[in-house]
Amino acid sequence: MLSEAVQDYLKVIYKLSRAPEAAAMVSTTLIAERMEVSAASATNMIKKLAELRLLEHRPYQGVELTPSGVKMALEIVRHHRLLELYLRQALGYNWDTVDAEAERLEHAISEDFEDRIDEALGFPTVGAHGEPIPTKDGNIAEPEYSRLADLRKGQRACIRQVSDRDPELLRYLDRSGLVLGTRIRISEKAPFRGPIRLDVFERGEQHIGLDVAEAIYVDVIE
Amino acid sequence: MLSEAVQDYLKVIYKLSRAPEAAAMVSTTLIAERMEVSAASATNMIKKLAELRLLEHRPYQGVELTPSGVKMALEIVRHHRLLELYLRQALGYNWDTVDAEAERLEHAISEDFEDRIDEALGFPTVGAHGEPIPTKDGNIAEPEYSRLADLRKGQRACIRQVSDRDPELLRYLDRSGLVLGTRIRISEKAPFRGPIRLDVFERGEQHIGLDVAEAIYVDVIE
DNA sequence: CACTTAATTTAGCCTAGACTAAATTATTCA
DNA sequence: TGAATAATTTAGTCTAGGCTAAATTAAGTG
Repeated sequence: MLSEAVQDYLKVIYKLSRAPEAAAMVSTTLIAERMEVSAASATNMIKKLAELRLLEHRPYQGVELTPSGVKMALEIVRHHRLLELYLRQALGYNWDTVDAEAERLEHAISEDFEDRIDEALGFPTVGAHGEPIPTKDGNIAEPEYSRLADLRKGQRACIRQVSDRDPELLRYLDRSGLVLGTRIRISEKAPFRGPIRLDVFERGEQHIGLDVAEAIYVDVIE
Repeated sequence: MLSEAVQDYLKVIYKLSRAPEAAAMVSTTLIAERMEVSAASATNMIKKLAELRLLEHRPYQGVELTPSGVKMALEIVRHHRLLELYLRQALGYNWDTVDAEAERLEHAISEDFEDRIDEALGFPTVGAHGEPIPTKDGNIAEPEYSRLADLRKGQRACIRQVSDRDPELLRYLDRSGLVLGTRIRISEKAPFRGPIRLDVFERGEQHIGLDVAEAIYVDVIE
C-alpha cells in the first residue's frame, strides 16, 4: 500500500502533467508549490517515486509518470471524484467544499466503500465539477471541451466542466447560475482580455472576467 | 489537532477503562496489546499523553484519563459510532464489517461531515451494535443492561447491545437471528459454564455457548 | 564567453512513532 | 526475607517525510 504522501504526490503530478498548458515534463518547483512543501522535500520524494518506478526523473529537467504511475494516480483520482460526487449528492455538500473533505477521505476508504458509493451514485462518469471519473480499470475519458474564454461573440454553449482549483470561484459561479448544464450565449466580448457578457439561459445577463471564463469548459452548440 | 496515533491510544484507553471487568487504572501491557505495538512503544506514547495532560501516569501502576482526556476520547468514539451506523444504514454494510471501515474513516472526517451524517441518521442515540453514542458536548449514556450469560432459566429478555470485538462472532449472531431488538427466553441453562438453550422469538430454538452469551447484553422483560 | 540568476539537488538535521535489548520495579512464593 | 518472574521503563535505533543552508546546474544576457 502506498503511503498518503506518495498518493498525494502522484495525484498532483498527474494533474500537473495533464493541465492544459503543461510541458512535456513536470518541474520540481511546480510539484513543490502544489504540495506546499519545499523544493528540497519534493526532490526527496521524487527520488523515492523514481525508485518505486512510478515516474522517470531526468535531473534538472523534470519528471514524467510511468504507465504504472499513471495507473496509481488514476485510482486516487477515481476515489477523489467519486467521493466528491457522493458528498454532493448524498450529503448535500456544495461544490466549493467537496474538494477539501474528499481530500482527506480519499486515503481512508476501502475498495468496498468505493464500490458502494459508485453504485449508490448509479455508476457516474463525471464528477461534481464535470471532470471525467476514471474507470476501475484505469481508463479515463478525455473530453474535448472548449474554454468559454475562447468562444466568439454570438456563440451558444452548454457548461460541461469547471475548474475546482478555487472554492471562492466556485461559490461565485454558483451564485451566478453558472453551473453544470447551464446554457449560455456570448452576447459581447470586450477586447484586450476584457470582460465577457453572457446571456445565461433563464437567468438573464452576466458580466464575467476573462479569468473566470478561462475556468469554464463548454460544449459549443451549433 | 491530535495526531491519529494519539487519537487511537485515547480511544483504546477509554474503552479499556470502561470495560466491565476494568481495574481502576489501565495497564501499559493492556494498552500495548490492544494497539498491537510493543510495551515500550506504549510507554512512550503514555508519556506523551501525560505531557498533554490527557491522562495521569502512575509509573509501574497504570494510567487514567483526565477529564479532558475523556472528552477527547468521547469525541473520537462519537465519530466512530456515527460512522459505523451510517455505513450500515446508508451504504448497506453488515455489522461485522463496519468497525474496520469506520476505524480508518474516523480520522479523516470533519465536524461538518459528522453533523451531516448525524442528521441523515436522524440523530441516533445508539450505534450499530447498540452502543450508546456520545453527544456532541461529551456526555454518554451508561445503560444498565444485563449480560445474557447471567440470566436464569425461564427469564425473557430483549437484545440491546452486542460486543463488537470479533467480526466472526458478529456474523454468527447475525446468522442465528440474535440481532438488536430480538426477543429471547432462556429455556435451559447447563451447569459448569455449559451452553444455554434459547427460544428466539419467531425463529425457534438456539443453543449458544457461554462465551457468546457473555458478549450479548439485554434488557430483562418482567 | 563570462556572469548572473533561477531552478534543482545535496547534505545534514528534526520529529513522530515505531522497534529491540537492557535495566528497573513490583509481586509472589518458598 | 530473598529469589524468581512478570510488568514496565529506559536507552538507543530506525524510517518517513518534512526543513534549511549550501552547492550545483541550466539558462539568459551584456
